[in-house]
Parts: sequence; C-alpha cells; structure tokens
Amino acid sequence: MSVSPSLNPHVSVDCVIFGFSKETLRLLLIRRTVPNAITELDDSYYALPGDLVKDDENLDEAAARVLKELTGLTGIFLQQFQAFGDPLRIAKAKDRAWLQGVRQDPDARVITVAYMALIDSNKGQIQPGSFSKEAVWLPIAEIPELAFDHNDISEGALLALREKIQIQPIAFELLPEKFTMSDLQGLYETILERDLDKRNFRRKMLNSGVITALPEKQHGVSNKPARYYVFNRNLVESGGLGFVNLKMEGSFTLFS
Amino acid sequence: MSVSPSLNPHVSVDCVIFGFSKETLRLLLIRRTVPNAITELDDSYYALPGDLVKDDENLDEAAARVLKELTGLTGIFLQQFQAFGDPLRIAKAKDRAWLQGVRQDPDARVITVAYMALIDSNKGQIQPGSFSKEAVWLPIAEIPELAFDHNDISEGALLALREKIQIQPIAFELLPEKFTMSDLQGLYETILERDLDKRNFRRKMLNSGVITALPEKQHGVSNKPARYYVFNRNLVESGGLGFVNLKMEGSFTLFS
DNA sequence: TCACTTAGTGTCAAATGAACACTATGAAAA
DNA sequence: TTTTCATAGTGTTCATTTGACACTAAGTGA
Repeated sequence: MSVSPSLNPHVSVDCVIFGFSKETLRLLLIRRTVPNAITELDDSYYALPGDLVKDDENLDEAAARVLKELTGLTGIFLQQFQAFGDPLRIAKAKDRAWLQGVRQDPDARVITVAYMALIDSNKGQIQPGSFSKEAVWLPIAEIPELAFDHNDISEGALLALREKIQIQPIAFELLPEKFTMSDLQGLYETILERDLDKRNFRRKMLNSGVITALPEKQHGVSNKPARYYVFNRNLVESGGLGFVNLKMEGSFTLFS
Repeated sequence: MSVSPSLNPHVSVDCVIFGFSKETLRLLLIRRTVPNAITELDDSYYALPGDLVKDDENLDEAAARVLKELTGLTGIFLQQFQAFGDPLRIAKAKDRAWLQGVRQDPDARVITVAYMALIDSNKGQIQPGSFSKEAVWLPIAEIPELAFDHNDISEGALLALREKIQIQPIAFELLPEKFTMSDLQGLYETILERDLDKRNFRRKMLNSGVITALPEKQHGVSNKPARYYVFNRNLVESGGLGFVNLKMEGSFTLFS
C-alpha cells in the first residue's frame, strides 16, 4: 500500500466488526503478510481492519470508509468507543516490519480511534480487499495474537458491546431481518456469557415493544417451527417508544 | 507557548473539568488572548484546557498532565469519553489566529481526545498557569462560545456525566470529603436536571452502601443541622460492594 | 406411531419503584 | 422568652417488575 499524500500519518481508525453465526460471535479480521519474514510461521498474522484518516474526512467517515472498502456495505451500525494512544502500541517487531513496507513514515507514532461495527454476517459480502488483504471471520474465542494493540482493542469492544446491548436495542444489527426468539436469546446469551430464562426473556423483549411478531414461521425444521420476528427499526429510531428497558439482572441503578 | 520538539503536532487532549459549588455545576475554562485582535471585544475568549500529546506519554498521562499543570492536583477522577476529529474543527478565524501564535505548524489538522475530570472545586487551588493562562470556573448555564469545537465537547461531557453518575458512584468526586445528604441530592438534581424525591433518594443512597454517616453534624446553620456523610471510597474501589444500583427512573433494562 | 427436538406458555412470591406529609431542630427575629 | 423560619429527617402503601420454576405443542425422521 502506498500512502496517498492526503493521509494523516498520525491518526488512524480501526474497526472491530462483529458478526454472529452458528451461535458464535465472530470478528472480521484481515490477514497481513509481513515482507521479509524470517520464518514461514512468521510471515503472516491477523489485524483489525483500519486505515489512516484522510485529511478531508472526519473520524466517523474514515471508519465508514474502512468498513465499506472491506465489506462493500454502507449504512451499518458503527460507533466510536475508545481512542488508543500508547506510545509503544506500534513497537512490536512484526508490526514494525509491516509498517516499513506500507507507511511513508513507519516510525511515526499513531493514535487510533476504535469503532465497533455490528453486521449481519450473512449479508456482508466480503470483497477481496483493494490491497489483497484476506478477510476472515474468526470466533471470538479463537482470536490469536493480533497486530499492534488490537487484542486490547477487541477486548474493549466486547466489553463495550456487552454494556450497550443492555441499554440500547442494537443487538438486532447482528441478526438477519427476520429472526426467531431463540436466535435473539442465543445472541444475548453469547454476548453476555450467561444463560437467560426463556420465559422471562420473551416477556421482557415483547413488553419492550422493540420487536413485532410476523405471521410467518420456520419451514422444514425437524421440530416445532418457531415464529419469526422483526425489529421495529422505524419505531425505535423515531423515539416512538420512549425508554426501553433492556437491562439484565444485577446492574447498577440509583434513583427515582 | 513555544512548542517543544517532543510534542505530537497532530493529537491533543482536552479536559472538561467539572466542579460543583453554590448549587451550580461549573467548568474550569482558560481564557486565551488572541494576538493582533482586531477589536478589543475580540481579543480574548475561553477554551477547554488541553495540550498536544507528548511523544513519550500515553493519552491518559497527557490528560493528567494538563490537569496537573492547571490545578496542581493529581489522583483526580479522569476518564476518556470521546475523540473529536472533524477536519474543520480548527477552522474558525479566532482559533487560527491563536494557533499562529502558539503552534509550530498552525495549519496541521489536530484530532483531540476528550477527557472528563471531576474535582472538588474547594480543593482545587488553581495555579496561575505556566503560560499565564487565566483559569475561571464558569457555570454550565453561562458558557459562552468557546474555542474550536469545545462547546460540542463540553456538551458531550455533560451527557456522558449524566449517564455515568447513574451507573457508577462517581458524583462524590465533586463533593468535599464530608457532605450532607442534601448536598448530594442537590448535585444529582443539578446534573440530571430533574427533581428527586427526598425520602426515596436517602433510602436508595443508604441502601447502596456507598456512603457512611458520621456522628458529626453541621454547626452554626440557622435551621436543623444536617448530618455529615463520607463516601466509602475504599469499599467501592475494592469491589467490596458487588453491584450498586444508582439508576434513576425510566432507563433502559432488558433481562433476567 | 413413536421418539426426538425445540417452541411456547402462566403463576406466584419477592424485590423494587413511586407517590406522598408531617415532625424535629436549630438560629434569628420579635 | 416566645415565635418564626428554614431545612433535616422519617414510614407506609400500592403498583410494577423481577426471578424462579415445569409442562404441553408441533413438527420431522426413524
């Protein structure tokens, strides 16, 4: 990758892109090849998708661009959650080797602003990236050592996601248009790493008003077919619901 | 201010420093003087305290340094809440005039990472800043137009604070060591811009276990003297309380 | 038709939330 | 010395929400 003159060499954005399939939460990572690697084992590794910020775009735009270049998708849920700026975040040998091949000023300190993206992983047609980056979905539990401080960033994103889904109805961004109550509960359970009671979950979710039952049911499953639901995106975004209570047991709360 | 060579010219930190006195939430702002101002009315304006990040410090350290240089205080509650990176955030004429006098590369685009600080404003001995910045506490309601995008940043900080005090016991950072229940309630009411029920407030606060009553009472007040309380800092920080519920009416919550 | 798998349903007890008004204590004024 | 004034401090009741808990329903495939 040659650096265009319009890139700010000191600020980047990185996207932690979450997907959910086969009952597993996954991250979309890119595989990087290190030039002049000493051993074959060492010649590639994974990283969060990211890029330097261009001079004419703001941070949100930069993150949306990174996401679009990798997945072809726009209009995706994308939210800044933290900036990372440790002076040594770029100091690992492998990272330096990669930067040397790719950046005009490989020694420049880079602060990165991290974003969390939620996508329906069935929908995302991953495009062979402009720089022949190979993109893969890896289960959260199987994330290896990543470039830079990307493990820290990923963990931060997961914590942020865990809090957010209890405050805002955003989990739906990870599911297809139509989903079953079990799909939804399984997603919450996966993110929260905790079992939830089926009856209480249904009650709370339905009372909240954020989803609507469809007449349609599953077909061809070898058990009682489940009903489909849709997320009331318009209602939620118009604020038509007032507050919605999505919190799980035992959280903080103070007054009345 | 002359720029030291160890400053990163592209990334700054800004601190939104909250204080609470006379039933009013205040921000600690610095007054800047613009060189070569056209009119006298135009020759100064307020800004959030901030600085470029040094090459050998991380973002948290940079924010702590800014806070210490201005107030002399260390060990203060300080939390990153958002990065701001609009390409035009530096484009106002007044801002440019100030930058010309102060930065080596006044045209460089600067991304800023914003921090929120909470201090007991009785405690903060404001030091005449190293660059003869004049620091003042201004009530939230009387904040004028500030430098750069500092109004946006301040508003973001207030929103973040409003959410945080309902989730974490941090409001105490704004009060002196000993405070009355009315002090505490007044602080919550001010930040939340909402009246709270006195009896419910006391009950919830005491049940939460985050404060302890002292035997001591007010002296010399011309009404029934109020009891003093202290924040159980050690207990809270050691996690000895498990979860504490500080939430007000009507928030989100989803499961069990 | 039986076995298997997942969907879907209701109740009760406990905890929490919200609304609400009067007495207590001190200083200062009369 | 009595009264006035201001703020502190205190309990109960009802409605809502939470959390625990177990069986029947509907479809496929053997």
